[in-house]
Amino acid sequence: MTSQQDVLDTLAQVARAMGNGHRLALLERLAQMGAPVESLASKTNLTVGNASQHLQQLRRAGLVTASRSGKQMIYRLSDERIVTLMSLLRQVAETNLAEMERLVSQLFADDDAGGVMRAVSRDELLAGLERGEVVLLDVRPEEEYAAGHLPEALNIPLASLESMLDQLPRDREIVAYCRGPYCALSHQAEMWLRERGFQVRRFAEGFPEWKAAGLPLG
Amino acid sequence: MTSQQDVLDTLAQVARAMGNGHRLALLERLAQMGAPVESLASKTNLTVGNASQHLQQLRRAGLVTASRSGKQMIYRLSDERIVTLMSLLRQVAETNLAEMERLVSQLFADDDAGGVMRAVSRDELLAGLERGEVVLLDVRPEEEYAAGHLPEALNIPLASLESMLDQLPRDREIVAYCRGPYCALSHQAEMWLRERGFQVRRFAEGFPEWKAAGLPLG
DNA sequence: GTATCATTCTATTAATCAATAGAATGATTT
DNA sequence: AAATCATTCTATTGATTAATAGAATGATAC
Repeated sequence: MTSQQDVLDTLAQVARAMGNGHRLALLERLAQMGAPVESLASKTNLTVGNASQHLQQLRRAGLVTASRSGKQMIYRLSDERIVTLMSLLRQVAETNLAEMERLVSQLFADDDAGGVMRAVSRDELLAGLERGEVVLLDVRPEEEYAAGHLPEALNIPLASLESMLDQLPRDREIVAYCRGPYCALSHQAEMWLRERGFQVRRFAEGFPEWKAAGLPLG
Repeated sequence: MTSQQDVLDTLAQVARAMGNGHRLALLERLAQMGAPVESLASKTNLTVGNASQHLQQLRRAGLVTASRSGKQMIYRLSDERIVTLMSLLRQVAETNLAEMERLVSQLFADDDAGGVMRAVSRDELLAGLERGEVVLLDVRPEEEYAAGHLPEALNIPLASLESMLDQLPRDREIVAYCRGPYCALSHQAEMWLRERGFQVRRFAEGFPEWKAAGLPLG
């Protein structure tokens, strides 16, 4: 006989799979693009064995799928909605946990006191793009850009910014984005470019959230 | 120095708070209405001490708030979005976990082979209400109905159905709802009423989801 | 077939979590 | 101020989880 509690216990398994910082980091990486274990492990500072174990927990919870390609095992998010789930978790945490607010403000604290700009919301960005007032700058590694990016976005990984400055307009606002709300890349890009006189702000979210919202890519 | 990983670890705490079936049951109860510990404990088959501990974990995670009223401590969901978070968790689990699908179909299996009807989706319900084709039936206890309900819904708790049959129309479709997708009340009401010749289906969600979606109450 | 590489499996250990019983606290009633 | 009631705290137990190291597997390359 199945009770409502059995169902809740199963739901709890899924929540528990998300209840570990390393696994959330893996999910965030996977939200950029599918990847093999070793790549995920190095990007999240886990040993390969440990990453493999965590990935299998995510798999048992139905959050990721694995498929073999040669001798590599490629893991992928099993559902776009998992990105939305993480966004909502973030919103709830930011609203209701003082600790969270503290950490986030610290994460984007301007050590060198450059002018901190409020991040651009999705709606603002959509409006700016609509009116052609905004140039999008994707500061993630080429590989991730290649796997999907916002429409018309220019890809200049952070390390290449210096050599590519002439690609960027000085008469339009630049909106930099990266992997998501807690990814530091776009924040660094914003500060670096601002010091050099560009009008630049960062997008409050990232590529995965844009994609999960069903907004146009390319 | 704060790293992205610190933020993810904090997010993981919130997910972990949801990673226990009893705590999800508490959250589901709280989604109906705020309540004191003893009431929550009895409704979820927990000892008072144990329920109190679980509630405090939820509180540390920012998911519930507590306020004293006389000698009782009233717990409440700290955020409407928590209901949405649980809905999304449910959707992800139902889509990606075979085990989940099995449990849910079993939960609503018709032991007595009455015609099983597909549950009414939110959009269908909205359309039916719009056209005045549907009568809403809230089969939750009076207390929960009093704390909030769908617009124009009739409240007949399951136990009172028999004595209140004459209140229900035979010429219009009745849509029964209760606490949420896994709550058995509306399903039982559907079967019982169908056997007596009423046109009746159950709403696929429940009061908390309706409210969290910002739809009109009353 | 042997070597190599990526990944998974298997113990093991330490850390964290869940449930219980009983004592302690805080607010109310007598 | 004593008694009562709802809740929380504390200590204890057993169960689950996380990380590690090393062996085992499965697919390719030589």
